[in-house]
Amino acid sequence: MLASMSDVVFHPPVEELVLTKVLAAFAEPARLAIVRAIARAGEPGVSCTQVQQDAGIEIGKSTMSHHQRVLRESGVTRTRIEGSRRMLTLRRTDLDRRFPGLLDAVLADSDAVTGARA
Amino acid sequence: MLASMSDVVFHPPVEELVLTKVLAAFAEPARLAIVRAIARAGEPGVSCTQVQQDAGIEIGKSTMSHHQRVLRESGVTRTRIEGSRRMLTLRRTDLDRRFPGLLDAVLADSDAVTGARA
DNA sequence: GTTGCGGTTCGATTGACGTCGAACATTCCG
DNA sequence: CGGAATGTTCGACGTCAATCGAACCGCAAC
Repeated sequence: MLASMSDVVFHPPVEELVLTKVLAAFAEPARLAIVRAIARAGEPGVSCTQVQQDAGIEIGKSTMSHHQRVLRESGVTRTRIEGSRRMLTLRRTDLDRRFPGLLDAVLADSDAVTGARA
Repeated sequence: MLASMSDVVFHPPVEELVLTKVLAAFAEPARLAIVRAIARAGEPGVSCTQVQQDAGIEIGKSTMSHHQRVLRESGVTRTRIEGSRRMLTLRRTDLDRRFPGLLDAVLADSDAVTGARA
């Protein structure tokens, strides 16, 4: 069964994305910063540690791993395993198909561009 | 000081709305149902008990009161006191000015139109 | 007034969530 | 091979949030 190597980790199908779950994933400040960092990185994707650098947050790696799982299981991010590291990308098209405009609205917040206030 | 009777209860000014707070307010299923009910009701506004009816949720009134406070303090709803009851409305223009497209994206979820799944 | 309706406040409980450190598994590299 | 790098898993801990019932307050209506 060629379960398409990328499904070594669980990704919920588009139809099963739940709005409240996605919103909850975005609602956590650390996670929102992570999402923005992944968004800035764009298409090839970024590794967890790289994201942590870019997001400018100081948390243990176990916490980081936890947030990644929440983001992935809520359908916000996709995790592609590449060697020893996980490449993270946003599920832009999926999110936009399921909840049109939501991701853009969240990413567009002007306060966060400079990494400003809480 | 004519503190404009409507400020007997606290409403955060537009500039102070925080994205994560608003998202957290939306992320709670019961609260999301409440928001939808208020949205459907439209402009004159609806009372708490009426909203509870429309939203089709079964919770104690203390819990309802709690949710209303979260929604109000996050800047999602406005509470106008009218006699013995609170008239609830969405702060549409404020939300749209601060987080363009967010409210629409949240309200547009097709799953909830019929009051469907969790 | 006194009764009833609409909501808030309080205190307590319960479960979920964010955080950490330590241990582990894989992969890369010298 | 052996060690460093990258993440995950596993408790454990503390905090926050949702929920409830009971008491309370204001207004309305009789």
